[in-house]
Amino acid sequence: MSTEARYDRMLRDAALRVTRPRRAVLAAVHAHPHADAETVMTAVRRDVGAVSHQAVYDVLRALTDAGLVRRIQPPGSPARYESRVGDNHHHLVCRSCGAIADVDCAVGEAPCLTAAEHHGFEIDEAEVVYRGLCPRCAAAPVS
Amino acid sequence: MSTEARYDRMLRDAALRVTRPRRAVLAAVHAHPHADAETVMTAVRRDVGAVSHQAVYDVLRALTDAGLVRRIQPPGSPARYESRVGDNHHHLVCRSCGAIADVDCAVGEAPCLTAAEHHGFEIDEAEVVYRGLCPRCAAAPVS
DNA sequence: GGCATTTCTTGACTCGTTCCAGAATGACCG
DNA sequence: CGGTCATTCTGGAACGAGTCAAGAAATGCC
Repeated sequence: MSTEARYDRMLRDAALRVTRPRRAVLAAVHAHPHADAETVMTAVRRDVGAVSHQAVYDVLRALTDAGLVRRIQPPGSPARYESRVGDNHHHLVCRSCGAIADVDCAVGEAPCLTAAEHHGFEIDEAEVVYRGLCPRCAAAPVS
Repeated sequence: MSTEARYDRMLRDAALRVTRPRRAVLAAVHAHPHADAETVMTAVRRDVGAVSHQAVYDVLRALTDAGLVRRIQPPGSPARYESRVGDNHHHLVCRSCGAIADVDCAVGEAPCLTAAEHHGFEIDEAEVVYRGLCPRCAAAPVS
């Protein structure tokens, strides 16, 4: 099955209509892990030509709602999208360049940590963001 | 020592000039844990009258840089500020109303968790955000 | 092929935050 | 205490990221 057919299948299985922008956004998110909306937009336009920014936002939301895409919001960054869903993995974020890497969740499902004090909250997720310097920024002298 | 004198001391100890806006912002952040910039602005203006929004942003940044205030950026929320600094505590965030509560860090200093795979990153902090429903939203029927 | 619903287009708008030139002020020094 | 200098504040503009909304275009079903 071609990747295009695969994305079409994913869309249909999620009860979503199959449209060119949707195919293109799904492909872009798969091709560019942790891309922001602007990056997705650029990739989509390179792939299928003119697509409105509104359509890209709409499609990203529809795919996120359908569980085909995960939306993360690392501090200091615009929202980012990734195709790796359902395993509650965490992220490493570089303080300097913003690079993001995945970190497997030791538990594999949310919530994976227990708050010392839950203040009466019904906790259903624990998201961990590890911050530091990526190999490249750690090797470069601070300037 | 009055609270005002206490804030003046904190500012001087951090090598920051003592100005009315600065005193007021520091007081506002102490009085309103996890307040966003807008809330801080409102409190400051109620306290000392007209203060430009630029000044509030500038002061919040100066206080954060000086370590007197901590800036957090919970997903789906504007930046928030708190006076509780230095203990690497985490947060509980309500999915529904956005309420935030502190959670002590079991380790007390960063990084408090070890990533299963660090991808060559030099990790210096692990931030945990627990998400769920606060007692109030958990008790109210979804509508 | 027609129809109904959904999706996309186009442009405007909002929110939260930053930029910038110039005025005002705090702190230091004599 | 007054002068000076560097810093901070003011007022308005601007930006980035995302949302809103009316109408045109497209998908999928029958």
